[in-house]
Amino acid sequence: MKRRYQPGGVELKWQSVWASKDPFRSIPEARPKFYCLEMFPYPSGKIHMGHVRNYAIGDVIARYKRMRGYNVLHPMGWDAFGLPAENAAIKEKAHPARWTRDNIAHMKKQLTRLGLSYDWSREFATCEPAYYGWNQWFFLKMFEKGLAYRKASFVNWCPSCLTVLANEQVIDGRCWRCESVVVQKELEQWFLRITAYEEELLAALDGLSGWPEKVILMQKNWIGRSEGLQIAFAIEGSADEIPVFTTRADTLFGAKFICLASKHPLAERFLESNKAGLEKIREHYGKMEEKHGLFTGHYAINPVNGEKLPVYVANFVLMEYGTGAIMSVPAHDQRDFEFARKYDLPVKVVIRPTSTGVASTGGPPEPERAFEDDGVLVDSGPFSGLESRAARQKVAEYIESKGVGRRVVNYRLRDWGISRQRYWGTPIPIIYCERCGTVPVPEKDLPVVLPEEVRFTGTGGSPLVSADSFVNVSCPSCGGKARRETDTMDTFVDSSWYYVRYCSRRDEPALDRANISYYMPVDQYVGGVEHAVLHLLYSRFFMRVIRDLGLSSIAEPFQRLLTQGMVCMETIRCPQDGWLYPSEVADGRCVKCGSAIERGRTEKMSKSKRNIVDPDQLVQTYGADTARLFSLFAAPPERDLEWSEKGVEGAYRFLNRIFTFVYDNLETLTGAGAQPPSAIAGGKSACGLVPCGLVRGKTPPLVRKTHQTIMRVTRDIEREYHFNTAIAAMMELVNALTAFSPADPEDAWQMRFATEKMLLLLAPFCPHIARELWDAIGMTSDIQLETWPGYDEDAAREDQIELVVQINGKVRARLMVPPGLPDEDLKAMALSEPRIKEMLSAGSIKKVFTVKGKLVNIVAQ
RNA sequence: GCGAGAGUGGCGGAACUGGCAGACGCGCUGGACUUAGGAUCCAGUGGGGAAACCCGUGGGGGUUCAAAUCCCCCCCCUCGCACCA
Repeated sequence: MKRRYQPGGVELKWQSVWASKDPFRSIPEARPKFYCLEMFPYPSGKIHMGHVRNYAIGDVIARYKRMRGYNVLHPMGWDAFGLPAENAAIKEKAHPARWTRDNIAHMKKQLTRLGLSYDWSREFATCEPAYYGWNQWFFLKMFEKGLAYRKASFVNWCPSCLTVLANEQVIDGRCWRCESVVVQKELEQWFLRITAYEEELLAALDGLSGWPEKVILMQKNWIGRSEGLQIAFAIEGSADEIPVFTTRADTLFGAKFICLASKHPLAERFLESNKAGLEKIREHYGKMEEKHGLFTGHYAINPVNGEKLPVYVANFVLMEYGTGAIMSVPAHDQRDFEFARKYDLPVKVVIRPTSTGVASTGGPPEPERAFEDDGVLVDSGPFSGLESRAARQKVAEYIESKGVGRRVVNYRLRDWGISRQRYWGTPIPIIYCERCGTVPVPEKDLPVVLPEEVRFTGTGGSPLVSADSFVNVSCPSCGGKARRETDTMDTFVDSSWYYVRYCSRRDEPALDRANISYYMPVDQYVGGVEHAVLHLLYSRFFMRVIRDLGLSSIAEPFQRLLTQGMVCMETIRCPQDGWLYPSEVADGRCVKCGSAIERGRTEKMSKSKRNIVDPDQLVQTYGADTARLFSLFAAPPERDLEWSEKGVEGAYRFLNRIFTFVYDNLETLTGAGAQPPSAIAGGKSACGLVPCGLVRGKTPPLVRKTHQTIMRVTRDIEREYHFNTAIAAMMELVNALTAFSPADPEDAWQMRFATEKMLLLLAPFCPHIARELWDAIGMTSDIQLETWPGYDEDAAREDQIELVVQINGKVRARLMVPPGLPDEDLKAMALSEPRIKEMLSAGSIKKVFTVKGKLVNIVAQ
């Protein structure tokens, strides 16, 4: 009876074996380690195709490295704190803890069903006190070192949800949840002093050779270092000064006015009599629109020429950057130019383009926009004639010598505000005492456990505020009446050090120095590019804090980073019913109303566009091996992947062909002839089971193809994890294998040889079917504990190569020649080829090029 | 606006340091087996042409014996940042 490939049965069988034997557990040992990590998921309820892709990529790497002999650490867990759990509590009346626990249970089942090789002994959820207690511990340590502090600051506040929103939760100035207009509100907030490491975080980026250039660049821009000059402008008739920051000291003679941020302390003072006017400017603060300004009635003095400059308050000047005040040079800064135009302020040209000869003639033309490039200084007193770059130096020296300023370095990076007015997060371990003030919770009292018995109203902000037994405490230092901090931490704190927690098993103490030094850094991190800045920058910051606490000697947590592309799919719309799920289409028509459907563009899979594939259904229909295979085959990992049902069927067909091939040829594969001929057996070789030596003076073609395939697959994986081409190579081998029929019963061993190698190569990609067929051909070992096959370059070499003969760069003939012939011979063979001779008979040969013994180009005429 | 990446058959994608463009898969065409085929197997498949050949990697120019690949200009798409002084 013919056996059919039924992935469900095969996969469940081996998954239960893996579940009982736990073969993916890692413990520190003498072997070199390899720490492979994928970004842990938020337990939202179900996994999506993005997870499937992410975890399939990571799993192939983990399994491959295991076969290469590494002690692989491949853990998984749950990024379990966050707002959706709280929303569910309000909407569905399920407690966030229960909602999260249920989701984790379900998603863990889904991951297991994909056959992912995790070490579950290290699993944790960040919402467990045993985990988040360490968030609190880190906070206390940072508090001690002055790296955690409290200050008032402006935050995004949703007046309807009554909570702070992270910047990324504000979309076009509105709340992502309820679409209310977000307002700026001043609140006392806890901050982590990431800026203490800004210089190091920036400098170390250049050493991250295993990271995508794109991510490094995004972090550089985010840190935003810029060198410049801080200049103090005196105020006429006042002892006050206005320090400004500029990167364009060369334009100082062109300064025509000064602008203060609307929140600048001097703005407040200068406009005491016109609070309404100031308030108007503040309403437009930081908004990308028309510029608004208000004259303060005061003048500043330009230190280089004594010129009187009116002082304005302007909406476009940010308090958070530099000094909160700028010198405005309308001729050479587009923003200042627009402002000057609107308020009829003078524009003075002090920089002329170097390249144009126009500069010398006539008076200054009235410019239409600011000239922002470097050039040559004009009308700049002693600095006239200097080139911008040199002028910046000279002006800086002059300003410093006069004692009215100094060179400074400015950063865009701000300290990390971690306070959230939410329930489902890590309580900040701080107590406010009426007598002692701000008191940290003593380490021995950690963790400060989040109380479960709270009321979710959906309107009153954090339920912690009204949890009396949580809030009312006695002061740890004086024992008096005190209140607990009710804000919780940003959930990015949780994910900033989870990779360190994995270094110790669940039942071991966290932050074990020996475990950390054995496993860290993460050798390969895999995740979405959406975390390019926040999560990855916070983690780099935390790792440095961990280092400075003496827990580790390394600073960079992630040696190599792979940012996988998005999973995309075609969108389908019905003119009547809007976006349609793929299942709502039959014969190009909407199943609801029968209208012809419209095919839209291919976009990232999303529920709202309904262009999604359910992983459960996919696995149900085709099996996990097919789901993994297609995810890896359709595109290289860093690129976007276009999902296609037809493509999935192709992957399924491939596995079917392998399956039927093995069972159809079981007798040949396991019979007496499957043993390698004794004449060639016995020696040692790169490919292990069978020596790669010659058979009757030749390498049999199938054996050669096998060696070539091992070589290609190995190189494709090693070189940037190009799984798509690795899989293509395996498909070629399978094609050769199914086309092979042993002419002689003695040749059966070749089939056996190729089959074994093929299964070993397939094992990291499709572990279930590989294991099943390994078993079927009589192997008793566990394929995933086998060694990755080696190859022999000599055995992989073709014994005939195709020599391409070109005339003037165009292919005119191909001939088969033995490899390794000297160029002279190749040239002679090419020239004596009848076809070539004939074509050359009319003209004369100018030159002949030979390339790597495989191509001859004859330049003629 | 600034920065980064991409543009290759009907489609997803290959092509290591410049050296045969289109591997592999999907789709399509023809055939075989079949009561049947949306299963499986075999063959073909960039475009034009009967053929010799010609044309082809977003468009235009250039370097070179030779360009998808290197240089210049332009177009388009995707992503990131966006009044950062």
